[in-house]
Amino acid sequence: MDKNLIGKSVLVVEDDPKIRQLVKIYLQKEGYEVIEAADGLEAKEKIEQFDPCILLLDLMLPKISGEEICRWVREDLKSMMPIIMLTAKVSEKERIHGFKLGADDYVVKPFSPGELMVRVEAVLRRTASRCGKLTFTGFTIKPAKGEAWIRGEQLDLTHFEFKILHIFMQHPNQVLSREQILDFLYENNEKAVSDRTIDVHIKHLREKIKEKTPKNYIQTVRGMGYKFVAL
Amino acid sequence: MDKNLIGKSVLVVEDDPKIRQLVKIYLQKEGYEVIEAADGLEAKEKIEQFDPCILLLDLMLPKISGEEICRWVREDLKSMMPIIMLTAKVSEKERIHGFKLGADDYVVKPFSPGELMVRVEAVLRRTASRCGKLTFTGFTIKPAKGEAWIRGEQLDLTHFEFKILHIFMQHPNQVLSREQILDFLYENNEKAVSDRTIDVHIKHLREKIKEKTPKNYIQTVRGMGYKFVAL
DNA sequence: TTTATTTCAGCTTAATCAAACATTAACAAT
DNA sequence: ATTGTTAATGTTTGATTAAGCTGAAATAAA
Repeated sequence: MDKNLIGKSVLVVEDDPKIRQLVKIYLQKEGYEVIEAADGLEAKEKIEQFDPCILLLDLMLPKISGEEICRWVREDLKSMMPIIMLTAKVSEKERIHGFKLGADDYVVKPFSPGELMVRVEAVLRRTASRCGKLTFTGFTIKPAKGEAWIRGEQLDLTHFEFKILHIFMQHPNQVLSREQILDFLYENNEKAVSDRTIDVHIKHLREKIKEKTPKNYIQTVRGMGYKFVAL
Repeated sequence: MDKNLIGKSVLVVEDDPKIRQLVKIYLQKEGYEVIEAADGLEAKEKIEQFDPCILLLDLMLPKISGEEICRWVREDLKSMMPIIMLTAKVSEKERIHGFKLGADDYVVKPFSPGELMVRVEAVLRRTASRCGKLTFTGFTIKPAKGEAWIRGEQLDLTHFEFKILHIFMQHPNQVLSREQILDFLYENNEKAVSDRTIDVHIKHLREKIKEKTPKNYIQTVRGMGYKFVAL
């Protein structure tokens, strides 16, 4: 995966440029980063390239069908990425078939953009936990994979640096004491390590972040600890 | 059957030598072993002789038609071999007729070689279970038979090396901890084996892969485990 | 036997830690 | 205001520790 998107991203896979454009505008208004694909082949490329948070997938596509894309995401990528299918088909049978393929929701064309937005929000809420992705102010981390990005650029972190970023992302805009951070690093308290060690880890993490962006996301709160903030 | 083909093999049945050549080059670039047939009669011979993994079948052929070949494969050979039909015909009726004959997919001429490759990959993946095969970035394994190939070249693996490759192929692009790998090697946890043992198995597996290709598909992720990646 | 698996010990590299010193922030005394 | 004091934090450094690799020997399995 060469790039990781910041915040909430949607890949819209739809061959009709009018519908694509309409959906795009509405999504952007809601603060989503929108990627587009006009056919199945392009969709696969974009998914591999960007790994979006959610997929809006037309079923009738040139080159590779929506069904095949869905199957590919689930079985080959082994991804739990939320998928909402867009389709003209309405029969119950078709719908069940879609869910069997692993879709999370179904929107029947023609749909109102408002309805689509509601469903997107709903699906994201429902699937937030299983996505394995955490995002905040341009940072994205995948705890399971031990990968972290800032505004699409991958951060090369050590195990501890990653864990510190992880606990920060779990508690953004909140002061974390050195003790809290230590407890998170050594889950079961096996080791007695000096508070000051955290300072050094924080320094390293700050340096690696500063390589990618000049902003300082890790604020120190004198006498209390550190706070990870939105900028 | 006089010859047993390694890895992924394709029989291209097409009377136009230009198209045949083009398709051949693209397939070989992807690591397929390509066999060619210029007419229906030759096609039957080659199928009997080589039993390829997949058939790319032009419908308009000299001597014996593509339809007849398809019927013959399914009804007389009783083979489930994947078949992709290549044709200039476009009508829905024709397409349905093709699927009725037992084709797995349809590519309409003129096609882009890229699209054809995608469809070949897709069909092979879709039919993998019925063929008992798993493929990823040039690797192919047959879990039932314990055989593995990289880009057509057979890998001579021990039982454990094979199992490790197997779990990697099931979870590509994902970090697997030593513990996860051990759990897979000793399914029911009968044995307590040192983590370091995994290192050694990985080393051997890497060596055997490196004999065939210089690329390093098994990345170590310090503090986490190993990751099998596409390159 | 031969072959596969496992452990072990030495080695290399990278990560972690703590101590020493430098800097800053808060604030009291001037 | 300016200065001094102190405690907290930042930074640098080098030692220590841990992770992973490797070759070889020991053990188990075929």
